Amino acid sequence: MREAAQSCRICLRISGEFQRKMPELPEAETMRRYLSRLVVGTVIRQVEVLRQGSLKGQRADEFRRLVQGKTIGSIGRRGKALILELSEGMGMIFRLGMSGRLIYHPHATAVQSAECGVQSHDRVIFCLEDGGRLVFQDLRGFGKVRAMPQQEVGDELKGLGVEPLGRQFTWESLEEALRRTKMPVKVALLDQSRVCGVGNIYASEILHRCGVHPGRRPQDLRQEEWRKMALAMKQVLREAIRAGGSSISDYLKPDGSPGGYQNRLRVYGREGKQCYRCGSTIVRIKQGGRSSFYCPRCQPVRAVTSD
DNA sequence: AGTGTATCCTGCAGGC
DNA sequence: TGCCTGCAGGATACAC
Repeated sequence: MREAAQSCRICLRISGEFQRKMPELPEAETMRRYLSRLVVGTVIRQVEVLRQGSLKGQRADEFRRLVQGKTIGSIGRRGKALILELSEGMGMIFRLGMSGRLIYHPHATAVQSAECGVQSHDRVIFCLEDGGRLVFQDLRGFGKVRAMPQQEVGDELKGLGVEPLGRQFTWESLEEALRRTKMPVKVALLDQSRVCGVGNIYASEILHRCGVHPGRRPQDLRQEEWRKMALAMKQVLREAIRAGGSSISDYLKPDGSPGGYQNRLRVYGREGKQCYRCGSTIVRIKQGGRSSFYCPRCQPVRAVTSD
């Protein structure tokens, strides 16, 4: 199996580099841009559901009936969710979970991947009119897809909070979304009904960039800190999109150098290592069952007062 | 209502 | 070498 996988560079790259990337907003946005160039305007000829559990509250035959024969229109994103607009007023929402992703195999590589056996995590396969395949892969099986009329898409996503890269996003909207809760700010950032798209990795990165300790209570944050946090959020997510984009184009052109934001993380996964900014040792704590990483000097427990 | 916790799943790392 | 255990995480169901 392993030898066979090595015979296919593209598949190896998929199974290695991308497998471990948690899909948060930047990864979903990268997939959106990548797929928009490849599958928009193509008809879904056939749908193969390989894992019933990857459909959200829908039987395979119903899902197929709603999707087959439809043309893929625009591809949108809300938080970490990808939204495929289909013809005849239909739509599909992909929730990527921890390991979900959408891969497009043009005709030639579809044959290659069948040979080298990386299909074990394929959950739903969309066979397209152009001979290619759009594959919903999901190693851990937490991802879900659901098909529905477009007018129901809004309802399905209405629980999501403010979009960090949206036009309405300001430091005031961030404060408004978070300030009422008594949860630590890091835990609140993961709550998709307050701010959507930020996951465990970028939450730590954002807080490090703005110098806010993950255990701080939102109600104690000062205006200056909300401003910095909103700015940090936009910067970190945009930089990650740029990095993710480079690694996707790398995937399309296997000769290119590897990219990806995982190489630029400043605190996440760096417990015991030195902070790049001040040299202090990065600390890991548990919050709400999740790991949080921070620098005790750059992110003090109390705000540094300037009065 | 708001908050905290267990659960799903799979691959991998570490211990023995 | 190989087995076992614990861990990682997003969303959700459920308990308090």
